[in-house]
Amino acid sequence: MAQEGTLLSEAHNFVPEDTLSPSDCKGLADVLASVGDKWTIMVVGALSKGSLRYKEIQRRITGISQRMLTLTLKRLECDGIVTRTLYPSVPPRVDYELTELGQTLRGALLPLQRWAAKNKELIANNRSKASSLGES
Amino acid sequence: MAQEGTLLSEAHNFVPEDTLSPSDCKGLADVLASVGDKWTIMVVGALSKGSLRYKEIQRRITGISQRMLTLTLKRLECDGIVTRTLYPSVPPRVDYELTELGQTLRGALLPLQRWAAKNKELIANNRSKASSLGES
DNA sequence: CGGCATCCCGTTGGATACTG
DNA sequence: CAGTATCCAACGGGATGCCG
Repeated sequence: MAQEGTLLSEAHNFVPEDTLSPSDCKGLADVLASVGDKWTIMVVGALSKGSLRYKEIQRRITGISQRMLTLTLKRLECDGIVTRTLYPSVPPRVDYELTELGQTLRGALLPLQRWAAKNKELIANNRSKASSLGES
Repeated sequence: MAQEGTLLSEAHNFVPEDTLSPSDCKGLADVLASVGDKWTIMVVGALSKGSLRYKEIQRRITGISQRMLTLTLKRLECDGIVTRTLYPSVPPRVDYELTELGQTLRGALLPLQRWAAKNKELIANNRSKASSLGES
């Protein structure tokens, strides 16, 4: 939670996303390609309430394969967005939790998730209407 | 710009992104997979200042191929996020512009873009440190 | 200029099986 | 339980060429 306040008054505020200089936008694209990944977003969302075990995350996200869950978690851990805690018991237990950075990411993701939830039906509707125009 | 105010006080506020019920999160995943696409984000960002011609968008985004630009624009048009205006002159001229829905999407994308811009170096640093741990 | 069609290859990602 | 490894199908996405 930092530098809010000028959130939607874009006219007088010079921000990088308004310039989109080639080199900058490529750097953004890289981060957004990993962080904007759908599984990433869902995992961060799932962990927003607190730490969870591997199996528990998988149960909440429903559609995810263990492959993608593992890959996603490893990348998030590598990026410093989640922490991995192994309890060397038997059977083993592993907890995942958002770091401080992860918490800020979750905050940045919230508006987008809200937007998606609010407009997904509208978009689905737009899609079907648009596709039905070109059918003979 | 609607229903802000309870932005980060999640404890008492029941919002869909905190429940992540299977069916809901799948719907979100679908929208996020298309809207969270890196080219989509860059195109929406490029159009945030106003309408642009096809070639002009391509020039601003630098790395994009005409294939991906065309596909992205068609999907955005299909989703009702951009409008396509053809001027039947010779040579032809086509302008793209954000719809109202597109404007709200851009607003929802801003925090994420800010976050990415602010933390991309930190993440790149985390990555290189993490990867150097497992090299013999 | 704007855009669609085709080829073609690298990557993504699911299914399955095996390990500590 | 929490992964790792392999196989393989589907998709993404660049390069090229053609059309209105």
